[in-house]
Amino acid sequence: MTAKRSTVRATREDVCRAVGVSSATVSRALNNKPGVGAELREKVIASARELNYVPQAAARHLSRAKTDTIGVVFQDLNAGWFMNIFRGIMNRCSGACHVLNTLSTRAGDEFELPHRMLAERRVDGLIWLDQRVTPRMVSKIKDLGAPVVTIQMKTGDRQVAGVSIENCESSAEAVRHLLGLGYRRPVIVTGPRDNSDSKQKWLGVERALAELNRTIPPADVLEGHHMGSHAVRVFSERIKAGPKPDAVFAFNDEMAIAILLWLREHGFRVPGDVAVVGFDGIPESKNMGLTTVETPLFDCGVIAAQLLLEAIADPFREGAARQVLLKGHLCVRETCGAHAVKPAERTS
Amino acid sequence: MTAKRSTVRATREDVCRAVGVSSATVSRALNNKPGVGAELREKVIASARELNYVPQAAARHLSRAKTDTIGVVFQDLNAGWFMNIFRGIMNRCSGACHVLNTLSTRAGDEFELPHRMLAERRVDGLIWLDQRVTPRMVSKIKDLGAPVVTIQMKTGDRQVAGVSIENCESSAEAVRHLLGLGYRRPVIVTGPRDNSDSKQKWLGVERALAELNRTIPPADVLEGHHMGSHAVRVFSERIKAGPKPDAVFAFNDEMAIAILLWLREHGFRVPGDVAVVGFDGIPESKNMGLTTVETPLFDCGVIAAQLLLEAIADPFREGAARQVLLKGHLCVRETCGAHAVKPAERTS
DNA sequence: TTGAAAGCGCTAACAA
DNA sequence: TTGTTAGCGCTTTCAA
Repeated sequence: MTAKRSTVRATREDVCRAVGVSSATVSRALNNKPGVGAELREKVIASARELNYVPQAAARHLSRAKTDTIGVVFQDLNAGWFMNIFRGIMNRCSGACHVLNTLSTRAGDEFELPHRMLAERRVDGLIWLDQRVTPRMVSKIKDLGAPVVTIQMKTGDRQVAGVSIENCESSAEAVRHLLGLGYRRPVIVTGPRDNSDSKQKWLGVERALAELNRTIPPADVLEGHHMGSHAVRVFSERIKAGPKPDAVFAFNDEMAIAILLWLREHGFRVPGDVAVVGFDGIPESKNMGLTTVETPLFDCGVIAAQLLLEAIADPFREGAARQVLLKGHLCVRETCGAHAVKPAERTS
Repeated sequence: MTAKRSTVRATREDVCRAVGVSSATVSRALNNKPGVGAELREKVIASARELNYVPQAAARHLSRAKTDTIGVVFQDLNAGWFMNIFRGIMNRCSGACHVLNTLSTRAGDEFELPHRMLAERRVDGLIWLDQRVTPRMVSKIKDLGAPVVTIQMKTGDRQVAGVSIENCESSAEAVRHLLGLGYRRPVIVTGPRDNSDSKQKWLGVERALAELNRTIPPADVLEGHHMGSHAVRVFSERIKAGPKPDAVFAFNDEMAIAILLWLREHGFRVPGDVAVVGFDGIPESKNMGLTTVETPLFDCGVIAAQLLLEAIADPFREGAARQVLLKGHLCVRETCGAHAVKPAERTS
């Protein structure tokens, strides 16, 4: 009744023989292309199943000049940040395409790896996430002719699609919140001076200050490196040097949490003595009760994948190089003191 | 002097013409194969560079029957667990091969996706991470003839390479520590009853109890689902129902942290009233000061990739299907009370 | 509706 | 050392 079920892979030739048709017909049947009789198609599909035949990807790629694969280039495998974007990407791609993943941590790789992926035609397009990238790199990659979607990257190139988290207004919101709660002497821990995200966040700080007619002394603006350990160093120095601040706004959660832990370790109550607000909304922020600006990283990934798939499907479509900006929103938790009992009511 | 730098991709034909050699020579030169004069090789390489020529992956795959790509199949994108293994894998693969990533969250995918990856010959081998997998699936995948390395998976098949975290002794160590600190009434929050990791951890619990001639009443053994929310539910019910425990050992950090937060929220001091110990060593555990069994997930990824690359390089090598077991180690932090000041010395 | 045959771009065996 | 050529396994015209 049933033909022998081979555990080894059958070749396409086997299917042709079994059904008594040509390779072209098998191709048409298996790829759901028109030009095959309905019953014949059924027979081919059944036979392929039976014989355990699966077409080889490499041969299809070569012939179709398409890989059904997108590349994802990450600068870094930082748990909080990366994971959520990645989840978004995988979520959108699942069932739609494969995902070839690459890490461009080392200097030099930031250009080399995405370039090779595309030049070797391993992928039909790229999601590119790297802060170190220059307009010149972007332009060279663009010349490869494959669609690219950047994430959180200032390419300065309106022809390259990009999705980013909005920094300025989100940051302003955090500052408004802090000042609105009555804090008088907030310290700001920024990112690196030349980091564009950080610059935008600072613009937001200035905007909020201007609205409320306030200023911050330069000594209360500390340059961080987006890393907890460094943030603690500059912050603790500031504490020792100057008048006690009553709040901190750090430009990312990693720094905020490190400072939060340092404060508690050194006998400061948070938010009682010093309020802390972060930026990003990494998973840890929830456990720590950190008030922070939650950024829609998952959506970021979904949308990037969506834009890329659209561009691959039709490179000339309207708005193939769209720029998407996603707003963060303030997530009020414990460390800003908005929910806190008043000092007098505290159990010492 | 310099030939015109084309921004568009050149074909191999261009290189052949430019240097005045055949396609075979270009192939040999570019792939570092013997049989080309040194200066000619230089000229080919220079010309390829100049013309911006990059060989196409698909054609190489087809011709060599090799993809220089490994597949990684994950059941889920859980931040703590997954990330570290993934980092280990990427770390080892960087420069050695590409990584095709797939998520097999949906039921049915756990077999379908790895099977397709291999059957379509998209990858030369697979790192497979999925708890739902059955011996039958393993055997069918094995029949595809490509090397597979499983992570934390009980295949029951000594012919399939695997790397796992040792659960039993690591778990025993945690219990010994807790009992050694003098806790009298520990509650155990296990994983799902049919989960093999959980079973092994339980064996460790029993081992430690036996050594110390102790027992735990059945009511103090709670079945968790490895999820924080569920763990909190069963634990809080246990608190209301029975005599107050003085310690909790949860079979993963997610549950431990959820319980820890719940305890503090409900006025229990940790470790003053109830000590908490977890298992895994996810990043959050550090911030929470959670005493836990740290598992070498990063190494797990590195070793899995290493085993796979070896097996791909030489499928018949000695020990191509090696089983590697990595021991966890107890990381003592605050929540177990080992470092705690005595109750009398506490500031209320 | 079906088949024959020409590529897709590369590698490797065989000749020179 | 170098070139010629036959595949690798698929898709896709073009004919029948």
